Amino acid sequence: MENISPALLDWFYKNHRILPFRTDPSPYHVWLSEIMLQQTRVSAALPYYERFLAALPDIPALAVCEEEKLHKLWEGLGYYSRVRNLQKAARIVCEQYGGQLPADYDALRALPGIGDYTAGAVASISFGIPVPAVDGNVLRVFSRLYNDPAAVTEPAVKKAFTARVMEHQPPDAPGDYNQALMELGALVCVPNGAPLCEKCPLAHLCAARAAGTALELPRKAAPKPRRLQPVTLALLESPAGFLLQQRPQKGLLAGLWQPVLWEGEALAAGEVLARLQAMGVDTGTAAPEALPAAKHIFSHIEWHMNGILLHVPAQDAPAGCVWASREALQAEYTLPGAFKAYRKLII
DNA sequence: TATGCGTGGTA
DNA sequence: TTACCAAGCAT
Repeated sequence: MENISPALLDWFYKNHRILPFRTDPSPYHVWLSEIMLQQTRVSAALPYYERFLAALPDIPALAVCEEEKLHKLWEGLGYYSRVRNLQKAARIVCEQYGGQLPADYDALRALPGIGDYTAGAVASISFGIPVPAVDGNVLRVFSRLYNDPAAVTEPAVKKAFTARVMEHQPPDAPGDYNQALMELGALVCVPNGAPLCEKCPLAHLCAARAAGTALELPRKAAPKPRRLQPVTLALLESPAGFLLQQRPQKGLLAGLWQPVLWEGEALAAGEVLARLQAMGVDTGTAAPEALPAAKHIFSHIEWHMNGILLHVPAQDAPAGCVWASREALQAEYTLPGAFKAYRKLII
C-alpha cells in the first residue's frame, strides 16, 4: 500500500480540533491529557483537565498534593488508580529526573500508569521521538484500512498492527502522524455505526471501503458478562452531618468514601439496624425511611442498591467512618459516581 | 493470557 | 432500555 502519511497529515492540519493540550503541548500537559483520556471521551475529560492544571500547574505541585485533594480532582472521572499512579510517577520524576519528564521512551514506559500507548504518545507528541502510539482509534482505522478481520483485542494482533502503523510513520513528524490517526478515528473513521467515508482522506486506499466491510470492523473478542451484585446501604444523618465510610485501600473505588454499605447482600431494614448497632452506632428512635432503589453499572459489576435513610442522635463516628457536613462533602470527601442517585439527598 | 478497574454518551 | 464502548494499565 502507498504511504498514507501525506494525505493523512494534510487532512489533519486542516481539520483537527483545537484542544488545550495541543495549544500548549508541554510534556506534563500531554502526559496528563493522555492519562485522563484513557478509556474516556475527550468531552468528559476536558473540564477535569482544566481544573486539574489550575490546581496543580506543574509536576512538583502534583508530587506533593494530598491524596484526598487528588481524589477530589478526579471525582466522577473513574479508574481512580490513574490519578494515584500519576502522582507516584510525579514523585519519581522529581527524585530521578529533576522534575522534568525524561525524553526517552523506555524511561517513560517504566513510570507507573504509563504503558505502551501513553509512553508512545508522550514521546512522539512532546519530544518528537519516532515511536508508535497505538490506541483503539488507530486499531480501528488500520483494521479497516487493511480490511483485516483479526481480533484487535489480542496482544499479538496489536503488535502486528503496530508494525504496519510504523511502516507509514514519517520520521520528521511522528507526533503529528500519531495524533492524526487518532483524530481520524475520532472524527471520521468512527466506531458504533457507519464511518464517514465521504470525508476520509484515505478512502481511496481503504480495503474495507472497497469490500463494504467497514461496519463489521474492528473485530473484537466478546466481553465477559457482568456480575450482578445486591448492595444495601445505610444513609445516616445526625446533627453533625452524614456518616461516611472509607472504602478499603485496594480494589474497586479504593480509598474513596461512601454511605455505610454491605456488598453482595440485600438486607431488610431490621437487619441493617442490627448491623449498625453491632458497629457501635446509636440508631436512636426515629423510624428508618426507605431509600429509592438504584442501579449502577461498572464495566465488570452491576450494583443493585437499596437501603434506608435514618436520623440518629449526635455521636462519635465508628472506626473507619466520619461525620461529614454538606460543606465537607462538597469540598473534601470523594464520593464515587456510583452513588449519584443518593448524592442529591445529601448535598 | 485473563481479569479487575469507572463513567457517561449514543444508537 | 439495553448494549456497546472511549486517547489503557496493572497484575
